[in-house]
Amino acid sequence: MATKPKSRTWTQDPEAVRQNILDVSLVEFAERGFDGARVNHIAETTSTSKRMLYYYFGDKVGLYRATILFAYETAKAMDHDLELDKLTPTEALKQFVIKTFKNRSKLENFTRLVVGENLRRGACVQQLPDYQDINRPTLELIHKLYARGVEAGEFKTGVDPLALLWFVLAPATFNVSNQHTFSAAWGDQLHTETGQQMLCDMAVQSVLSIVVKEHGSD
Amino acid sequence: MATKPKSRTWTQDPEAVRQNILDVSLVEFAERGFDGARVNHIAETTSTSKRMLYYYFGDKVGLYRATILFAYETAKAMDHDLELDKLTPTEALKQFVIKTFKNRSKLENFTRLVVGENLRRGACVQQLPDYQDINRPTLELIHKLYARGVEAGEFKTGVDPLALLWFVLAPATFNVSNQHTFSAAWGDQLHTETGQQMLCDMAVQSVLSIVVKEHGSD
DNA sequence: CATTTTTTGTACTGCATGGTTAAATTGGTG
DNA sequence: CACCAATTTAACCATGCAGTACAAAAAATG
Repeated sequence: MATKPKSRTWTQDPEAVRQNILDVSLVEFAERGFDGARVNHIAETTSTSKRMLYYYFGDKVGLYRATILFAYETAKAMDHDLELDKLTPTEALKQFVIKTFKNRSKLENFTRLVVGENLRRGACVQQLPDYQDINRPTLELIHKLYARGVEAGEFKTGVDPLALLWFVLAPATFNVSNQHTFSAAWGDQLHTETGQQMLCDMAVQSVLSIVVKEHGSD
Repeated sequence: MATKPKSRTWTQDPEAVRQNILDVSLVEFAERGFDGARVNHIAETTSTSKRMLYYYFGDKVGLYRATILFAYETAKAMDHDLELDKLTPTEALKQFVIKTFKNRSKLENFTRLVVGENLRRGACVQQLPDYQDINRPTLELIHKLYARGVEAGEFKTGVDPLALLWFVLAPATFNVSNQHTFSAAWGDQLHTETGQQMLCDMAVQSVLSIVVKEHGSD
């Protein structure tokens, strides 16, 4: 509403300016995708000027790249905010599925950004040298969890942990990425509070059925 | 390669021209999304001229709308190309999961188009008056299948068929919509031939575990 | 206080894009 | 075959966009 006074005097705070730009960019790129996003619109929405976007990020692609990195950092931090070691493997996996499912929804902007990046065939992330590093902790989490489950005799042997992770991410992502066409086609019952609860429960069940021994007897 | 002669004389064939435009548009919109798609590029790729796109479809949005309808028609036809009534409910569901999983991959353009439309929050499909009609057969298919399974004593009662459909579509869609970031993050083992086979099998298992009685004992 | 870095502001550019104008050609109909 | 509506061509236009030029001033650095 209130456009900042834009006084002729200011305090220097490069980090805050950078962060402000990234916050705004995340919304814009998530909302409209790379091609739909407008540098002008981002600039107007920030508390700084267009000139500064280019000063800090070079060009639109550079800004997009930085935005993706920023989005991943926050998302991964949230996903791993769990103390799984204190739980039995089965319970830990269950909690991880629930957390992931809810986080994709809570971090809708992140999810949309990632899906949009896939539409670009990963053109950006493929060139990020530390993209694999960012994602490694997630892989380690699932590996460790699976190994623990096998050792405890709770999990089947011979399951690919990466595939397991895939089946955790699939429903969590689809829930956001396809909600609009799904609702438009068949109604939005599944995107009410109770509907989401049901889907989340079912997601847990479907993942556990893949890896937990004698599942179905509960 | 060979750009058409574009002679100063031509034969009239409106239907073929329309279809040619739609074929090209599907590729362009699927590849670059609505905002990334270029009307000029579509025009150059067709065997007709830019003026004709506007002649037949009005504007870019009109062309996009027609492309979505066209894509859905072909996709739904493929999805339902099964004779499920001849199979037991469990086997029928299994075949439906497999078919859907493979079709989303085979019809990559369709899948990308749908995901892209979701990024636009379904702006287009929400205004298509016959969008629900197009999707109704799929809902009926799953309803019928589920009812048959309950009646035959193979399926649990109290499962929401719409949620069941959701869990069929989720892995099939995610498999295409997120393949690039997933591969870039953790390797492309799951997108090899054997990897895809494994995911498809697991998708079947996860869906059956939701609805089939005493599943896990096989 | 000199130097460098950060910030502001405005106006500008070159190009690509969605969309249009106006005229020509075709093919069917009386 | 003359006419007219449907179809097609080629050149054109206005706008919006990413990115730049230029000028200058406040803040940090030392």
